Amino acid sequence: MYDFISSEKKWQDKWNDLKVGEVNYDSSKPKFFLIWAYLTVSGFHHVGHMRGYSYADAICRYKRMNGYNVLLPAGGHATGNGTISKAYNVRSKDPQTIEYYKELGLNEKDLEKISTPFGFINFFKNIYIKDYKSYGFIGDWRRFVVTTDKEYNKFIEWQFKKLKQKDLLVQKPYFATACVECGPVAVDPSEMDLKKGGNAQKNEYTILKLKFEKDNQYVVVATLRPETIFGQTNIWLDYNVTYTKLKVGEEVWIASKEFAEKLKYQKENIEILDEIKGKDLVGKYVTPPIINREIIILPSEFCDPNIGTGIVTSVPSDAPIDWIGLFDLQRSKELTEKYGLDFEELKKIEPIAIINSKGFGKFPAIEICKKYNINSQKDIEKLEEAKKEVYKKGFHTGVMLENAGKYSNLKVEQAKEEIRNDLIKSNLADIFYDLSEEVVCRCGKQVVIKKIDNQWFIKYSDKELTNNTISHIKDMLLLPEQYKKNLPNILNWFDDRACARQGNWLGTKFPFDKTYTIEPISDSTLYPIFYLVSLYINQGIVKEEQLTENFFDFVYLGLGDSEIISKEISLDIKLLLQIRKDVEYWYPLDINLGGQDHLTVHFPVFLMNHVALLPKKYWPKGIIVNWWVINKSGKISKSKGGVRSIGQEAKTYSVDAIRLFYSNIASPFVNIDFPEEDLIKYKQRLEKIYYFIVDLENNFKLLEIKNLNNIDRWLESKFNQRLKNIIGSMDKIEFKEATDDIYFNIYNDLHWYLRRGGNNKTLLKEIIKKWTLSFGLFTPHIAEELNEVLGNQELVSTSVFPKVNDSKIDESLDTNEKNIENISSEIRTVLKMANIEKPKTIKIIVSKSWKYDFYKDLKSELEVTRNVGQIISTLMSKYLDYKSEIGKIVPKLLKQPSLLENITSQELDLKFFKEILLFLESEFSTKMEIYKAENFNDLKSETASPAKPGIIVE
RNA sequence: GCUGGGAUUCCCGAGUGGUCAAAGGGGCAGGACUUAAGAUCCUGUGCUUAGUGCUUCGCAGGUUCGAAUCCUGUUCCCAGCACCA
Repeated sequence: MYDFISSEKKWQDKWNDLKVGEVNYDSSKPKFFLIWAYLTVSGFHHVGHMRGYSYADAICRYKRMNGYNVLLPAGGHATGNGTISKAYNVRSKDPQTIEYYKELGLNEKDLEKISTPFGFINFFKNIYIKDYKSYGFIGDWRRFVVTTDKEYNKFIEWQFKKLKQKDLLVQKPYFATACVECGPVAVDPSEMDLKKGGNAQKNEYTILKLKFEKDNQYVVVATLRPETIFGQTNIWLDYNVTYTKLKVGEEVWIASKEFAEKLKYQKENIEILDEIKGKDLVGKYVTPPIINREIIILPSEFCDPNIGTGIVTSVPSDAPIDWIGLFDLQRSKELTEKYGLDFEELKKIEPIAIINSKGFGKFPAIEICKKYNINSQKDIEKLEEAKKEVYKKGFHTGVMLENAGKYSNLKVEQAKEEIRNDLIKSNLADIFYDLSEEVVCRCGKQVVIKKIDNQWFIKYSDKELTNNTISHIKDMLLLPEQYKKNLPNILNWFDDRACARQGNWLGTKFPFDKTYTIEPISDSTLYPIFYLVSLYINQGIVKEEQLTENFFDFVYLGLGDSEIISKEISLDIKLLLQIRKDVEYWYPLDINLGGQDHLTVHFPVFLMNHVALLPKKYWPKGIIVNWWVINKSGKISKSKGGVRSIGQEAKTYSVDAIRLFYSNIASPFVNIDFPEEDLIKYKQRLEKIYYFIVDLENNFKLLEIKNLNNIDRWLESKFNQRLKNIIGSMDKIEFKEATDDIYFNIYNDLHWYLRRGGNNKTLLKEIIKKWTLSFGLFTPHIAEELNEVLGNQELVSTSVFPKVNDSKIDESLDTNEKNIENISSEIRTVLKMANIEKPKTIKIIVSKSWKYDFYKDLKSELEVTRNVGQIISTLMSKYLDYKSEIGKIVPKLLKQPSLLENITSQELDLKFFKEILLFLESEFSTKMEIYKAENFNDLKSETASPAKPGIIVE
C-alpha cells in the first residue's frame, strides 16, 4: 500500500529543510507575489480554508516551476472583538466552548493559554503555520503577521496618516448599532458580538408628526412608506398601553415609552414629561402634515410599542393590516361601543386610493386580503405576506395618483424620496433608525441604534478615487470573470465607511483620537506590503520604535532622504535601502486570493486603499475569489460549529486527495460539499496512478529501445497536446481543466497506448517523467514520491515544469486512433445487432473508390452552399453514372456532416486496415478479412462508404 | 430591495451557432483477471435499429438552411451586500 501519511511527512520536512518557501530579493529572477486574504484568528482552520489555500499553492507551485521567485506569506487578523469574546468564553468556562476545544484535542494547559485574548492569538498563530505545512503549502512563514502586533499598529497608524493627508478621512454623524452597555457591536449573522438578533436589519423610519390638540404637540408615527401619507384615514394605537409625552427640543411628542428610550440614543435633549393612556387618546383627532385634514385615533391589537413609535398611521387602501383593522371595527357595533366610539361615524371611513400599481385596482390592500382570504387582524402570517406583496408591487410599478398634489404621476420610488425629504426640510417629519428585531449583546444588554456625532469615515465615496479604481480594474486579472463586470457597480455603490469606534476592541488606536480604535475592515486593506517589512521585524532586525512615518514614507513611497532617515531612527542605511529595494522588487501584489465573502467589502477597500495611497505602479494586478465548502446546514464556519478538523480529514483521505478534490470536483467559483465518497474516489485515483507508474517502472526492462512507430508518435503527439492544454489551463487558472488532463486524460492515453501494443522504453520513460512533474502542482507529495521512484534526484517542487514540444504534435495521428476506436465500436454494434458473441470471421469492405472523390467534392460544395437541391444538381452533373445513389446519399450526409471529415482514399484506407489488422484480431479474438468493395459481391459493398466501411460478421 | 449568477442526459459537472446523443468523473450493468471478494482493465449506460431512425439540454415563443449555444417572455434556484471577518 502506498503510505500517504508517511510520504506527506517526508516531503514536507524536505521542503522545510531546504527552505523552498523562504524567499528573498533576487534580481536574477522574475518575482511572483501572492497572498491569501487574512485568516480571522478565531479558532481552528476548517476544510473550507484549505480550499482557497490549495488553489493559492497550486498557482505558486506552477509559477515556481516556471522560474519565478515566488512569495507566499500569511497572516492572521485578530483585531475587533472576536478574540476577546472567544477568550472570555474559555475563561468563563462556557461549557459549549470548553467541549468544542477539548474535542479538537486541547488539554487543560492549552485552555489556560487561550483564556486571554493575546494568549489565544499566540496559541493559534503557531497552529496555523503548522497547518499550512501539514497541507504541503510552500510559503514564507517567516513573515507571519498578526494584526494585533505592535509593529503592525505602527503600520496602520502610518496608513491613516496618509489617508488624512489625502483628505480621505472625514467626520460626520453616524447611526451605529451599539450595546447600551459596551458600545458599538456588529450586528451580522455570524453573531460574533451577539447573543441574539444577528439577522436584524437597520430600518430607516420616517417619523410623521401629527398635530394633536395644540401647537407643537404631536402624536408621532413611524413609517417606511411616507408616500402613502395621502391615503391616511386614521391612526392606530393600543387601547391598553400607556404612552409617553416627551419633550423633543421645543416640541412635545406622544409615543411609546420604548420609543422614547431608544430615541434618547439618537437625539439630544429628550425629556420625558408625562404619561398618557391609550384609551384617553382613542376617539380624538390628529392632523397629519401636508394633507391637513383631521383623522381619528382608533384602537387596534397590532401596535407593538417596541416597533417604531408604537403608534401607526393607517392607510387602508394600501396596507392590508390597516384595511382589516378598519374592517374589524366597522362590522362590530359591540366592539366600537366598548371603545366608546360612534359606530355610525366610524362606518363612514373609506379607503382613499392613492397609488396605481401594476396588476392592482384602486385598493390593493382590499384585493390582496380577498386573495389571501384574510378575515381578521389576527391572521398575522398571511397579513405579513400580503403586506410584502403589495409593498413590492407598489414600490416598483406604482405611480402616484392625482390626489398626491405636486407628487402626482411620480413613480412611487421617486415620490417616496421626495416626500420624505420635503417633510423633513419643513420640519414636519423626522428620521428614526430602528432594528427590525430584538438584538441582544453578548453581555446580555439591549442593542440599539446610537447616533455618533463626530464619527470618522474613510471617504470611499470620493469620485476621483472611485474612478481611478474602476479604470484600474480594467487591466486586472479578476476571477471569476463575472466579478469584473460586477466590481465597478460595487465600487460606485461603496459609500463612506466608519473606520474607528469606541469600546473594548483590539486594534490600532486611531492616531487622531486615541479614544477610538480602528475597526477591523479598515486595518486590513494595504497589508500585503507589510509582509515586505515584517520579514525584518520578525528577525528582530527592525524594531517597533524604528517604524516611524518617515521610515514607511521612504520604504513604501520612496520619499525622503535615506541618510537622514537612517540616522533619525538609527537603522543601518544598507538595511533601509534593502527594504526599499524589496518593496520595489516585490510590489505590486500579483494576486490576492480570498473567499466570496470578500466580494463586496474586503476586495473593494483593498483596491481603493492601494489606489489612494500608493503610486500606480504598485496597484494590485489580480484578485481571485474562491467559493466555499458548504454542508447541509450551510457554509462551514467556525461560529456555527460543525467544523471538521483538518488534521483528521488529512489522515482519512490524504492531503493530496483533498487538494485534488478541490481542484477537480468543480470550478473554484461554485460552492461545493465535502462528501466522503468523492474524497475516497480521489484517493483511489491517486493510488491507481501511483501503482500504474510503479508497475511500469518495474517493467521498464521488458520494454524495447527502438525507433518511433505510429503509435509511439501518437503518444508523443497526444502527450504534448495535453501538456499544451495543461499549460493553457494553468495560465487561465482553470484547475478543473488542468486536473482533468493530468489525472484522467493522460492516464487514459497511456492505457490506450499500451493496449495498442506500445512498448517504447525511451519514450515511456520520458513521458512518465514529465507527467510526474505535472503532479507537482496539485498533489505535490505523491509527485515527489514518484519522482524518487523514477530515480530523479532533483525535487519536483524546484524542477522546471515540462515544456511543450510543438513539433511533435500531429493531429492526423489522432484521426488514425479515432478511426480505430470508431471501427471497433462499429464492429461491436454490429455484433450486438447480429446477436453474435464470438464471431468466426469479421469482414471489412472498403468503400468503392469513386465515393472517396465524391465525399471530398461534397465537402467542398458544402462550403459554397447549404442548399440541398443546388448541391445535388451540381454533383450529379459530375457523377453521371451514380445519379440514383447520389440522391440518397446527399441528404443523409447533410444531416451528419461529421461523416465528411478526414476522408482520404481507398488505397490509404486499405493500408490503414491492414496496419490495424492484428490489433483488431486480438480485440475481437477472431480472424479479420479485408476486401475492396469493387471485388466483393454483397449488398454491403454497395452501402459501404468512406466514413463507414461495410462490416460483415459471421 | 440592490448587484451579479444559474437551470444540461441517474448524480456531479463540461459545453456559447453546424464536427453534439452532448467531454470527464461518479453510480449502475455486462465481460476479463482472480480460489473468492476487493482492486484493476475492457465494454455499455435516452428510445429504437445489422451499424438505422426518433426524441432530448427549466418552460413557452422567436431568429436561422441549422440552436444546449443567439433574442423575447416566463418559472424556479443561488451568491454577496458596510463597523461582519
